[in-house]
Amino acid sequence: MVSINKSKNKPLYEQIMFSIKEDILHQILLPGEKLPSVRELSTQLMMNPNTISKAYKLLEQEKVLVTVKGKGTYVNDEISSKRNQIKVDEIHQKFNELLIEANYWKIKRKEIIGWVNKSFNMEENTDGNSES
Amino acid sequence: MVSINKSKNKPLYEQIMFSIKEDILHQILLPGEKLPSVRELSTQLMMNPNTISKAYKLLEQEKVLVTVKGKGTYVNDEISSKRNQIKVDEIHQKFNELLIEANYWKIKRKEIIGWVNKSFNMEENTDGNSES
Amino acid sequence: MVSINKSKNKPLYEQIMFSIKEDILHQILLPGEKLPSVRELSTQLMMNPNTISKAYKLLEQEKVLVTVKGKGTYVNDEISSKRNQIKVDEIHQKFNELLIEANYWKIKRKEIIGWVNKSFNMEENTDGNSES
Amino acid sequence: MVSINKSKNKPLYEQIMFSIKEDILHQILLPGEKLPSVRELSTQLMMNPNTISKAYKLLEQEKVLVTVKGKGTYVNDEISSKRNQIKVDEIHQKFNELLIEANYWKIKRKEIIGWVNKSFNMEENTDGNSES
DNA sequence: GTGGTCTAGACCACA
DNA sequence: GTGGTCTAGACCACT
Repeated sequence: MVSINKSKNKPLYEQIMFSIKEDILHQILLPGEKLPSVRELSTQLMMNPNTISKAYKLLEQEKVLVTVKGKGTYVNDEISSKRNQIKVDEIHQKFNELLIEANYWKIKRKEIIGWVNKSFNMEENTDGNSES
Repeated sequence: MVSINKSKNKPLYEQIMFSIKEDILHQILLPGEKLPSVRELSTQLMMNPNTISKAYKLLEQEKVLVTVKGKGTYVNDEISSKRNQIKVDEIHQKFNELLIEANYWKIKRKEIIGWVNKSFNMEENTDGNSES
Repeated sequence: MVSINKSKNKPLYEQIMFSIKEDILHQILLPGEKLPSVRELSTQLMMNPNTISKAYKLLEQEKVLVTVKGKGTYVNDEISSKRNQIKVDEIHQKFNELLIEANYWKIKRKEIIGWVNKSFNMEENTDGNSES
Repeated sequence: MVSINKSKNKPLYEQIMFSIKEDILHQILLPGEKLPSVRELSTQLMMNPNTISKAYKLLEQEKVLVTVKGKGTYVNDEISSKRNQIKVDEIHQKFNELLIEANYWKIKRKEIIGWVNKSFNMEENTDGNSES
């Protein structure tokens, strides 16, 4: 788990954060499960431990992970389903900017909705019907 | 036209690029129209000319603008409606990442589709029905 | 004659110079023939007269054109076939740089030789056999 | 490596770009190898860091280099052998213009083909015969 | 007056 | 220590 695509323009610590969230979403990482230690992951990914550490710390701030001193870092099993309005607003804003870009480059509404549906069908199968 | 919200975490030249694309989309800037000169815009936005220049040059690479040395910078009137697959792929990828984030934070599919529709109705409100 | 492709990265006066040479080569302009006046060409091409003037002046320096005061500018009919070693060296150097670029981008030798032959068959039909 | 002939009419950053490509072609720089840091090269070449930075960034856009923020700039080891049609077309066009110039100045086809062969033998002298 | 190039030097994010 | 961003200001080629 946690595979990183070097040489992207996104900072490594963000890629790690993203990858962990993805794993939680796909239930590769389960609530309460222990994550590899900073040292372990840093050697595995051939990265500076500080980079891993930063990712863990930020995920703690986002309440995605919890660290128990002297024991390790775990997936938070309490608040994972709580809606974080600050995050939602942040994402909303990014969405809007991306939508303007998409508009500029003549990407059709249907195409975008297709992406959205595809993503949601892959991630959560609560309601399988993909037509809006 | 071209107003910038300084003191955001995004680089200024990107904000300028975004703002120009927005203006073109909203037909505040028309194809073939001349943009303010680098110096002019730099004083207007209280920025260094180099920053404006960078934005213009990057937009030229994206085929959004055309610049004629010694004359000025213009909105490209040739390829503005051509689909740029590289850009589309780039946006698609960003979308997918954002969708996973959204999924993680329990944002509903309907909510996102609402954002998409709102954006598209705002931009191309010639026909109100959502068929593109 | 003399058609200019605006919005290229090459300066306009160079494009004019190039275009005139092309016309001479293709015998659209014949030795001794009179060129349009600076004013005439400037209105025809929608350009600043200074730009045309600069092109003419530089072509005079290269002995491609001759200007007779009060009469006009003409294609030089004397030295057009003389080899100008400075120019040849200049071109040779540009060729070498372009060849390294070509090499870098994995363009095959055969492809380049094809370009050369095509160009020479189009321009001069002294020896028609295009195989080396 | 990377030596620059200052005081040519070509911009410094282009000379740097050219020099790096040459070094890659001659295998002085190998795929995946780290380039000198912006500051290092800037002192070595007695130039401003920004100029080096510009060259590196443009080469990144051409997929020649890959830069990892906070780590350094590397020779791209992925796509270096892939044909970039845009670049090829660009070079083709420059070739054609140069060929017309050459034609005008009465440079013989054989002479040009000689240049081409010489360049290709110098670069890929694994097999001396001119079959690519 | 237009954009392009270059220098000098500051500050920041990232590793 | 790495590259990225931004400012300030100079000089140049082009129109």
